Amino acid sequence: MNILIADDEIEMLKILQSYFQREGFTVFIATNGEEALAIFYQEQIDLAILDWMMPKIDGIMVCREMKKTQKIKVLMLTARDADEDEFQALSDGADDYVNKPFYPKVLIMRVKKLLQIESIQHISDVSFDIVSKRVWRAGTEIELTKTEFELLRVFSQHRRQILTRDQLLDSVWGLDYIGDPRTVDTHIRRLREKIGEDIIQTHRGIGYSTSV
Amino acid sequence: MNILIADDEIEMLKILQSYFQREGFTVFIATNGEEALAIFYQEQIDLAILDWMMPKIDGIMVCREMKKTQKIKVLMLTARDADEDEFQALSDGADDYVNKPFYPKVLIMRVKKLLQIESIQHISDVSFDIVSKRVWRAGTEIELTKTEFELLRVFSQHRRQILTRDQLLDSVWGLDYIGDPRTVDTHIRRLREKIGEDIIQTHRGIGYSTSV
DNA sequence: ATGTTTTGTCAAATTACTGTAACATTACTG
DNA sequence: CAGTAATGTTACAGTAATTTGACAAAACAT
Repeated sequence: MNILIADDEIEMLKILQSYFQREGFTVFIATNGEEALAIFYQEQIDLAILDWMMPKIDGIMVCREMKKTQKIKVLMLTARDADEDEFQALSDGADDYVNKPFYPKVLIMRVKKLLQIESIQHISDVSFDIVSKRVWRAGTEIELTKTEFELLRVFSQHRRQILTRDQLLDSVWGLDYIGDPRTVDTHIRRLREKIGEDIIQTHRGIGYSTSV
Repeated sequence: MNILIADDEIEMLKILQSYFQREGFTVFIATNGEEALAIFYQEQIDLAILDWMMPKIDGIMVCREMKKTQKIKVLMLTARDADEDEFQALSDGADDYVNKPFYPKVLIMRVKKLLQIESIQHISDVSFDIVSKRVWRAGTEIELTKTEFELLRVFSQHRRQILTRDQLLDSVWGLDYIGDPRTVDTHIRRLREKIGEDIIQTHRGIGYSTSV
């Protein structure tokens, strides 16, 4: 999981970075809003921790910009006495906020909580955990192969969107993969067999989609 | 989805083209405003990315012209320091703008966002999503075949305009298609059966149109 | 190395879609 | 109001796309 921390106090940054790294996160840091956005655009960030007060572009603006372009979790750091701002921060799309000063442990817990929401996904009666890569159907665990899991993941990430065979090849097999697009059919079939026939819909001449 | 990119820097065009093609868009490119308009009139463009500064006809003019005649999304590319122009660009009908220089990824995300907003169209009690290719009638989803969907799309794009069978053959079946124009009738029939009889009107001796 | 699982490809079987033609119906014309 | 022209409707055969099953190669684990 990639997280981005933006704060103008270098000391704070360093401390948080080492804390989060110890927890297995990949950490990017920025000392102002502009830098934060630059990193955000270049990397695949799952969650951003943004300080409210930052030089150049402040936390709200950065948050707004991030939310505008991509699915990302944002956790705001606010000054202790900023009560009405809290509401604003949330209403502007921040997913959670933590008052300064805070215990790093608390922050880590909050972050984990936010990311956990994302880690288990549900499609109809099928659930799967992106982190542990386990899959359940109607409560009982089932086994998917690597490709089947990836397929399911991609479908889940684009619910109800029709994905062409080529799109699926690109995102599951990789952009550089060269092979028969019909291979996708076979894997869809195998996946359907395991998770149920109704979850993945065929759209003749176009591709496949989830039905929910 | 067809998008048109207009910019006077060929290098930039090529790069953007390949980026967008990889995302599944059909990309048309133009190196000046005149060319952009020519393509716009010939093709069915869903979104145009226009550079602010272009030879012959500039981005604003092109945007104004496009918005005048057809439903299309416009995204402007502006120079970094052009602040007051930003407002102008928006007030003149551009749907979004991105400052140069930018990350291709940002542009792609913005484009996708723009198209998503407009991607759902409504004709009477029928709604359809151009991106996900799903169709609803009075709220419940219905299934259209590829040709039926294309027909609906063309009608929706030319509301209340009478389209001859030949025009429909051209835009749905392709310019090079050779076949009985009465084939259109059959498909209209099938489409009417699914979306309701009243949406497509017959104009004896001329063709068909939407009633709304 | 050996057995097992996974994977990609192919081809037959199946299914859905399409275009045409033939007939029915409707609207227009004089 | 009959005749004509255009459109509506239906059925069907041909076609196109997908599903399915089988197989061999590759990857993996033991």
